[in-house]
Amino acid sequence: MDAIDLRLVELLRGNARLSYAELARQVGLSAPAVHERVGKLESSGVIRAYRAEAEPEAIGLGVTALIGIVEDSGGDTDDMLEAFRRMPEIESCYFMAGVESFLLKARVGTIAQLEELIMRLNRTPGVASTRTGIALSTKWENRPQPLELPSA
Amino acid sequence: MDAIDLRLVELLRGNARLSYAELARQVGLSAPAVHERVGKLESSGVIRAYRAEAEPEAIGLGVTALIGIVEDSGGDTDDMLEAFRRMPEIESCYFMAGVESFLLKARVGTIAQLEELIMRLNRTPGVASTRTGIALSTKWENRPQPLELPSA
DNA sequence: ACAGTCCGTGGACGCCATCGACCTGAGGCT
DNA sequence: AGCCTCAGGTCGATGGCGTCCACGGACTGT
Repeated sequence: MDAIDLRLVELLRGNARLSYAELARQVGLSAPAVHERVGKLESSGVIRAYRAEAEPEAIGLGVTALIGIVEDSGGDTDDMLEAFRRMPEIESCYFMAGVESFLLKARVGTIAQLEELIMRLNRTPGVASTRTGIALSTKWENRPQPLELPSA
Repeated sequence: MDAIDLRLVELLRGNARLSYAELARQVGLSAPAVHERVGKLESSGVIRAYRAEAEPEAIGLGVTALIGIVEDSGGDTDDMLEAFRRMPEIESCYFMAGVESFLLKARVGTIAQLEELIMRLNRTPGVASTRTGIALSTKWENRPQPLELPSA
């Protein structure tokens, strides 16, 4: 993981569809060299996935909610995680410090679907209570930030 | 935006580096037809970007925080947004219903950098108070969910 | 000095992206 | 009905790209 690797990650975070030839031009190496570096970044887990980002409203996911979960004193955290994982609406799941053990970001099509999701969450073993905040609008999301070497 | 477009978006949300040839095989069209459809999805804004997703720890962004912002009664929301936009650590910004007008997701390298960011936020005009939650771990993030036509 | 290893380059070859020409079906107009 | 037009597809050609391979230079440890 040197400066060139970091630059490659930065470029691909900005545009995952850049060709190896273009990446090679940007970092001053040959295409095969870049190909090998990116392959290693993928198999070592530094690069986890390449995803297209879609306008949520356009694909029927116009309702965004952030849901804090308070855990039962006797709850099994792993079981809860497994239950959350089986709910496809939950796009992100953070394990938090504080009273609320989890913070979930969910996207659904309608408020009715959100209501149904919250009821399912409240019924999930280990969940003591939920607190839901609705996002009126998403100003931006997953904006990539400039990267620098930890040493710098 | 028909069923084939939706399928293309779904495929690209799963893997943004799929070739047009591969997409064409998956949806049963020719590569040029897929090329044109994807181009239209991009220029109409349905597909906003293609991003590589990297392991945050590996790129020096090991600290994740979710920050709620309470707005001053006299605050200018647009000015605040502009100020947040200039802080690269803020990866996502939601305008929320509730007491806290904004919810921000920030990623930094160290707790010291987080402290510095929170101080900058508290100094920002329009910000009455902040409430920061630290993510101890990110279980998953931006998991794409299966899509279906709104009518269905 | 030597061999081994790592990491790069250059060349070759087949697949892919992309352009242009043509085809087909649906809808509206005369 | 017959025709025009347009949207959206297929097909074929071509140039660039991805990817494999053999080779070479710099560092390291012995």
